[in-house]
Amino acid sequence: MNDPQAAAGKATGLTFSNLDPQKQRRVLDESYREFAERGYNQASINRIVGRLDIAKGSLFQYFGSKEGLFKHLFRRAVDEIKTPLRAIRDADTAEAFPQRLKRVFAASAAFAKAHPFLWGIYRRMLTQEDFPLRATLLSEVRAEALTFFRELIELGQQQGFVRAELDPATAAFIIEATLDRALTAQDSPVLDAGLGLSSDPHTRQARLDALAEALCQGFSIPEAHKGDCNA
Amino acid sequence: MNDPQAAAGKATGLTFSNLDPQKQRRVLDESYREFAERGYNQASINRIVGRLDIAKGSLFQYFGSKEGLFKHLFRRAVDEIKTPLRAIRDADTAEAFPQRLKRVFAASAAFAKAHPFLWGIYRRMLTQEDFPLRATLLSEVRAEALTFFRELIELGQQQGFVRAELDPATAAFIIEATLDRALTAQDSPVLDAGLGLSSDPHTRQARLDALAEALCQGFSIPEAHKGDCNA
DNA sequence: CGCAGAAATGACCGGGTGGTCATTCCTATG
DNA sequence: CATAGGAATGACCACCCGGTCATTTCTGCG
Repeated sequence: MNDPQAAAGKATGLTFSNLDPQKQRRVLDESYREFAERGYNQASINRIVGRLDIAKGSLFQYFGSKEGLFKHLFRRAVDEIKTPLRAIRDADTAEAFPQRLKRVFAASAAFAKAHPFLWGIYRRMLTQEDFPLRATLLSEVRAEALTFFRELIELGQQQGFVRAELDPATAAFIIEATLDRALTAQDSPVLDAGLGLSSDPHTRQARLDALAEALCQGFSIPEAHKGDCNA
Repeated sequence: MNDPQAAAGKATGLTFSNLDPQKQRRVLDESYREFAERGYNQASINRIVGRLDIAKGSLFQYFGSKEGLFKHLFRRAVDEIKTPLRAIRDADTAEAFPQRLKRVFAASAAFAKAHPFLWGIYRRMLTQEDFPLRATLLSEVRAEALTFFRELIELGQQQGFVRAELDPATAAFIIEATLDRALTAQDSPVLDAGLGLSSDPHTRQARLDALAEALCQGFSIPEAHKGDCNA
């Protein structure tokens, strides 16, 4: 009769997937938006069902709880996103360090612009401790990002572009911090502080390039590759 | 009779300042802590008065509203903090660029550790749009920080330590981003990602130095000052 | 048509929130 | 001691929250 195990978990497990796919999308999109705009705690189930014009009970029948909804949403998003992100990462592996760095910067910025809700949730997760799955997900994502940048630096060192005495982990940290800040600034004028990252796409692109260039020149072996960074 | 203007504003204006200074401190400290730990929206007046063991009505008599309390708190904190921060900034102006950069990194980290509540609120403000005064305060603070780093770079260029073709604004952005990330990581293991910034003070200090060094070497004129950065 | 099972509904619940205010308490002064 | 005025109180308010569930509506099949 009573099954305490089932309290937080599957609920029905089927209802939602039986729905008209178009309705599924609408529900997912609207919930997404709410979490991205308000964060986990400030997000309101009432507001979501209000905008969707469905009964509150339905949402709970689909996902069991607020946390269930969020987890479903996020797991799905992460899966959907993994492929394109890996594509960015693994593109042009053979390319020289400076070009690759710039490309990664540009692609990341484009990605953040293209998936504002996912990016919004990620950004909120970074500084708002109360998200479900925060620890798990964040350490996964960040570890992957830092590993990627570290490998990029190491490859640059093998190619002879990057100074050999530079600690890859330290450099990766700096790159990641700069990129993250730049992406954050591009949709938040307050953080931009006059650099121009949040203005029109043209200037934004230029500023982003300048950042990648400055980093690249900073890490480069000066005598060997003068001027290679602004190719 | 009715004065809509007075709704959000001064309330009594005097009650709180008439209080026993010791009680004033207790009230301020506890409120501080609540906002720092939970952010503005999640902070609870009920919890504050509960911990202080005073009546809820009293808090509202002192500050008029939750927003009033927060504003009072923050204005006061900013004032209290300005002096020591300027001191860090203006110390050893004559010192060479690498040493100055390291010193600023170390001092900032120490400051964040020494004022965890203020630092917590600032960090939350960066990514949680719903704080009162957010726009005003944030742009003020960030502008000041970026200006400081820009001037530091420019001075470094005059001293001949920093490459002349480096754009000061871009470099300042990178420095600020790195420093901010490092300070954030030092009390949040999830963000550290194996670098060691959130472990014991010794390693933390070493990692922080490594970051400053890497930045410094990146910006330096290579031939002229080899090795100057790890003085 | 009848009917079964899935899906949808929204009134309702307990609890927490920021905020109010009539009342009581405290203390300093005449 | 009486009293005036500031300080303290906590019951109370309207509102919103996440969550429940008995009931109704829909839909497809025999």
